Amino acid sequence: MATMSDIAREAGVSLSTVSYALSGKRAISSATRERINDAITRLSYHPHAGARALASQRAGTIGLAVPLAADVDAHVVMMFVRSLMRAAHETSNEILLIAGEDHAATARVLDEGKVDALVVMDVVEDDPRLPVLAGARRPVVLLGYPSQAHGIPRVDFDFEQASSLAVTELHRRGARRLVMIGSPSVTQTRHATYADRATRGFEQACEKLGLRARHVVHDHEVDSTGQLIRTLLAEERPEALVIHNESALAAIHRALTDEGISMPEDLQVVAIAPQETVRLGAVEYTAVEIPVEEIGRAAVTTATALIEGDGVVGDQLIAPTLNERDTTHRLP
Amino acid sequence: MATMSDIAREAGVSLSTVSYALSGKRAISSATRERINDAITRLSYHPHAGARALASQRAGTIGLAVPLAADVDAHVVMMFVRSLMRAAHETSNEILLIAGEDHAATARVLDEGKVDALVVMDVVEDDPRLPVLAGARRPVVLLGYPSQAHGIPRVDFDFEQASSLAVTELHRRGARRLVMIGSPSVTQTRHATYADRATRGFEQACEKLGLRARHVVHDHEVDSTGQLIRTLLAEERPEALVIHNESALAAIHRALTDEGISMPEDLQVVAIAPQETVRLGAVEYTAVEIPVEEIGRAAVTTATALIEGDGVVGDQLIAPTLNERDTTHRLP
DNA sequence: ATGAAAGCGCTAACAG
DNA sequence: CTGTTAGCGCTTTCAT
Repeated sequence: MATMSDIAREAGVSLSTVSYALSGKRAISSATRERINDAITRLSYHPHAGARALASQRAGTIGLAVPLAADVDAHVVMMFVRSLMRAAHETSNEILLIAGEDHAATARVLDEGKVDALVVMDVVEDDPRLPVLAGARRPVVLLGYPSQAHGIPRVDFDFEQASSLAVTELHRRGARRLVMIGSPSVTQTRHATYADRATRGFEQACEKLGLRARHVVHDHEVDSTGQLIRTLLAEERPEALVIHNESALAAIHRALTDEGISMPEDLQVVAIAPQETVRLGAVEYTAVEIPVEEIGRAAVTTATALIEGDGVVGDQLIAPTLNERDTTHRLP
Repeated sequence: MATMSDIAREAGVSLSTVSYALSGKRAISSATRERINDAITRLSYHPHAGARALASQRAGTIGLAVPLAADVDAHVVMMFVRSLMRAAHETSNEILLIAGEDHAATARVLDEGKVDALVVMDVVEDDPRLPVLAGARRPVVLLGYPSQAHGIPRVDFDFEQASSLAVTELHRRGARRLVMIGSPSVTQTRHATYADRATRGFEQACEKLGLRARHVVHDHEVDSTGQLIRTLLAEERPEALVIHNESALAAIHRALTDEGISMPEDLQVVAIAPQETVRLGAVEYTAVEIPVEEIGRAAVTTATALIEGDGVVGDQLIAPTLNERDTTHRLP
């Protein structure tokens, strides 16, 4: 395997010149640059990642603690992974996967400098990882918004405002009896910050508007969605639904169709979900769309800023917007 | 940050003694070992991954080229990622994610020694990556079974035998009119090796048994599953279904239920899918189960064997077995 | 615009 | 059972 000094010799220049030519950290005459590039091609040289990491104290890698638990929708996780990869790629970083559940491994990759920074997905309230990660020698970014972050920067979609917005907008469209179908019960029990915050936003908005806040949990893998919908329709007679449960969306859609419900006439519905998941067959749900791409990018940007040592980096709560589609009344 | 020589000084031993104590590559008296461990704790020492990688020429990382395309079921991908992480963990390796679509980045991490080996998911026939990867200086393992592998070791579930087995077993149970519902059309068009091989196994087994091989492609995101099932039932009057399409399984199940089909009386069904995906509500499908955990483990085992330089490693086709559940007749 | 040289923190001979 | 030492391949001061 060709090394940098092989290139230096082949190009008839010094080692450091090659290094600088590659990093672009100082001016190189186009003549030498060309000879170096030729040599690189001829010897098919590739810089050694380990050597670079040692000398520069940069791994060129960002760790991502991904949730592997079954209650987290795999599709949504993959969307985040994809967005983080894209963002990392743009700053020529790679993503090192870490099992979110493996607390020890998570701390280790940081301590050993195997990653320059760590992004933690699926943070829960009082997450046991946080106190440890707060003391790490390398930057950590939370993809989530726990109320107690131990000084670790948080990046997230504003789920509280999101469901609050859904309520307000449904109210403006005449709906008075609202029901929210939230995350699976395990997710709620773990107190995933997005679940907690979405629920809170719903309840607070309802209260402010003097509405009764009816919040149901639905495990569509276990429970019959049809049954849930029938019961709900019969007992609550809701005028609107707020759905924050990607993995149940399709099943709910199906159940509503089966019941002969037409939207928005019989029922208005707002989904809180990534854009890619809100079109079901012919209908596109009105949604407060989770901007996965933007969130991922923000997390990576925060991480790289921290890596570069750009001082203190604040929290980032991405504001929600409502996208009116087929399942709500048009406002004049 | 404490380094190894800090530990050596603190423990009053030489640098190499610390190194050997940590690697376990030579005997250390328990007295010294203890002093070293104390020092490590006291200074909270962590070996530097980059330095180790440079000196040992081992990154301690396995690359995984994951498919990010939308037609690949995210849930199944996550299952594979999880299984590879687990297997890698057992050999104290981490997983570096690479966008399967990013051909250049895939080659680069290998060339730069950022990973010790690469596992490629979602291989297609005549995969353009293979000629390049075949010439890489580090081992590559295919999670897939293209007919032309360019000398790269292949590891996969035997999808050909799997659907063939499904046919044979359905035939033994009296079914004569069979229909196979295969992967989404994009997957077929790309010629993902698992799709191609599953289809071929179905067709060959049918031919051997003198059955008409009816194979349909179904994009449940786009097409109406209900419509497909109704048409199928009306036109083909199948006695059995072979389903190889994880993302459509739930919708198909629902459609069958809606049509009032009872299994196995009206229709026998065999799914080719991971075990976790074949229970839908109260019914558990008879299935040729894709042993995700085993496949992932085999891939990592092959990769580590190659990393260790354990000579030539052969292909590995994992044999299918049928798990009789609720949707086929019991054989005497 | 280019060189020389000193590390980065570890591994693994080689030498007892 | 322990120590000495020479790198691994790069980055980055200093010099010029």
